[in-house]
Amino acid sequence: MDTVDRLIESTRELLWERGYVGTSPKAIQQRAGAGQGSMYHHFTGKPELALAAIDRSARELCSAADAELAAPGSAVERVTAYLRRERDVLRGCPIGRLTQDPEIMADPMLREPVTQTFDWMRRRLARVLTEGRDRGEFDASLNADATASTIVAVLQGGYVLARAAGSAEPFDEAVTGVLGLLAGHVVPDENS
Amino acid sequence: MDTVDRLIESTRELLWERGYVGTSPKAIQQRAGAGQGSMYHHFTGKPELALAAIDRSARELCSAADAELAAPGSAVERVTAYLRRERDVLRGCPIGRLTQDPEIMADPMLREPVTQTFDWMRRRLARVLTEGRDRGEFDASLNADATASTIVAVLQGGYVLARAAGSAEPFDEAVTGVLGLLAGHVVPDENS
DNA sequence: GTCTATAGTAAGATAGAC
DNA sequence: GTCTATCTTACTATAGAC
Repeated sequence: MDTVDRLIESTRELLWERGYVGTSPKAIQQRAGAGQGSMYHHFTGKPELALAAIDRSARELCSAADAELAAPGSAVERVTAYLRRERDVLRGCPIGRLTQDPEIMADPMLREPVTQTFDWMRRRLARVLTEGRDRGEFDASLNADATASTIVAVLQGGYVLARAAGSAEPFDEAVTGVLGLLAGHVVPDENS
Repeated sequence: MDTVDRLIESTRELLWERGYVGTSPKAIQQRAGAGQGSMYHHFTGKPELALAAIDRSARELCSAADAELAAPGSAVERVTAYLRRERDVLRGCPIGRLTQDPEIMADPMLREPVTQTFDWMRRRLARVLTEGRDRGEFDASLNADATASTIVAVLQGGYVLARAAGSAEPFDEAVTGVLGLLAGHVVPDENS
C-alpha cells in the first residue's frame, strides 16, 4: 500500500470513528505514518482527503449490499441475508455517521456521496421487494418503496441503539422485529 | 431565563447541531450572551455543562414520548400518533446524534443518560405493544420487544435518511413502511 | 457573579530546504 | 516526494481584578 492509499485508509478509519469535525490532519498523518509535507503534497487539504475516503466507503458499502441483494433466492431470503450479515455493529455505519457531521452536510461535495448512497440503497431494496411481490411472494398490500425505506432505517437506527446500549443486542432485536413484521406479508409457498 | 439556564439551553442547541466535539465553550458563551468568567463560575467546564444539557434533553424526550404513548386509544393509534407526531426531522434526534460522538461514548457520565433514554423508550413501546396484544389488537405472532426496538430504530434511522436526503420524505416513508408492516399483524375489530 | 488577561495545546495549513 | 520550520487562529481553561 503506497502513501496515498495509507492516507485514504487512515482518513476512512478516523472519519468512521470520530467524524469529520473530530478528525485532524495530524491524526491522519500519524495513523498513515506519513509526514505533513507528504499529505499536503498529495492532497490539497482535509476536505479533498475526506472526499476520497468517503467515496471509497460509499462504493464498498453499495457493492457489499449488492452482493447480498443480487444473490439467488427469494426476496425474503435476500433481505434477511442482507440484514443478518455479519457486521461490526458497534462501529456503526461509515456513511450513516456522516449525516451527523455539520461540516459534511454543509459542503455539497462531501455530502453528495452520502446522499447518493442512501438513495441507491433504498432503490435497490425497493427493487428486490417489488420483484418479490410480482412473483407472488408478498401479498399485494406490501408497499415496496416504503418498506425499503423502513429496512434501511432499521439498519441505521439499529446502529444508534447498539451504540447507545454498548451492545449489539438492540440492533439484532430491531432486525428480528422488522423481519417478523415482514413475515406477516409473506404469502405461504404452495410447494412447501 | 437566568444565565445558568441560558448556558444550558445554548449547550443543548449546539450539541444538537454540532455534537460535543464540534461545540466549543466559546460558542456556548456567545450564544448564551455570557462571558467566559461567567460560564466557568457556574460550571467546572464543558463536560459538566454538557451533562446538564443532555439530562434536560433526555427528560424532555421521554416525557414527550410518554404523553403520546400514555394517551387513550388503541395500541396502533398510540404508536401511530407517536411516529407521526410533528417533528423537525432534519434537525435529527438530540439524543440519538450523541451516539456518534466519540467523547460522549468514552465518558460514562455523559453516556449514561443516552443509554437510559433508549432503554426506557424501547421498554415503554414494548409495554404499549404487549398491552395491545393482550387486548387482542394484534395476533399472537407479534414479538412485542423486538417490534418495539424496530420502531425506535425506524425513527432514529429515519432521521439519518432524512438528513442524507436533505428532505423529510425518507423519514415519512420509513414510518409509512413500518406502520404498513404492523398493520399486517392487526386483528380486525369486530365492532367496525 | 462577571470581566479581562494570560497561557499552553492543538488545528490546519504554507514555505522552502533536501 | 518528503521533511522541518513557521504562522494564524481556535480550543479550553486558569488567575485575579472589579
